[in-house]
Amino acid sequence: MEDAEECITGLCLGLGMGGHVPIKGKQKEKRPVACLDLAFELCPKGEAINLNHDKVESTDSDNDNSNNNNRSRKKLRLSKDQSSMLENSFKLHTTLNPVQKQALAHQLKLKTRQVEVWFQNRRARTKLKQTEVEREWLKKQCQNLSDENKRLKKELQEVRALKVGCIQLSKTATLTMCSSCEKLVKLNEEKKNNIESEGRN
DNA sequence: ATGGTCAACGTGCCGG
DNA sequence: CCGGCACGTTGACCAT
Repeated sequence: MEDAEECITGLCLGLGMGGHVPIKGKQKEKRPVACLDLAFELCPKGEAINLNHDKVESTDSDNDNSNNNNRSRKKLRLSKDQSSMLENSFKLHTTLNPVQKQALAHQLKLKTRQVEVWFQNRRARTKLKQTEVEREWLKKQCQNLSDENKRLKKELQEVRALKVGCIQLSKTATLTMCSSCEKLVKLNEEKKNNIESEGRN
């Protein structure tokens, strides 16, 4: 348990959902968890300002005041620098060991829990994006196969039609391949006989 | 008003 | 048993 969390433990009671995590191995028994957002205030534009930079630890009286003034929790917005550093570190490792986590948290003036949560959420976002990409790829593959299937069916139909035509033609004439245009040509009996005799000579 | 984003949380599962 | 993670959810904030 980190110091900052320890000192504000119990202050989230009555702040809506969250604020409790199960004690390991004891599902029924709950312990209050530090409400991390208590270190944030609203800027004039309504944007949450991270006060952790100069106030990591907070006192009970501080939090009492926060509790009274702000019933609802404030949403932490990570600064651009914090986000980009987290992103960079995620590019290197999608999971962090406790030492790395702590070091990064210290570097970013965040709590290890916040870094941990950020990485969990980041992994979830990556996975979501990946499945979306895979879905699109499969959709495309499916469309390609469908198109190919259509094309092959059409080709098959043409071949069958051609075959029927050939059978009908062969009753009266012989088909052969024209050497110049590479198309099937119809030979009458007389010509056929001529070619055959030339072949023998 | 409403939908999207995202930090934070609850819970269950798994490996050590 | 415990820590860490995935997954689903909540709620604050923001853009439209």
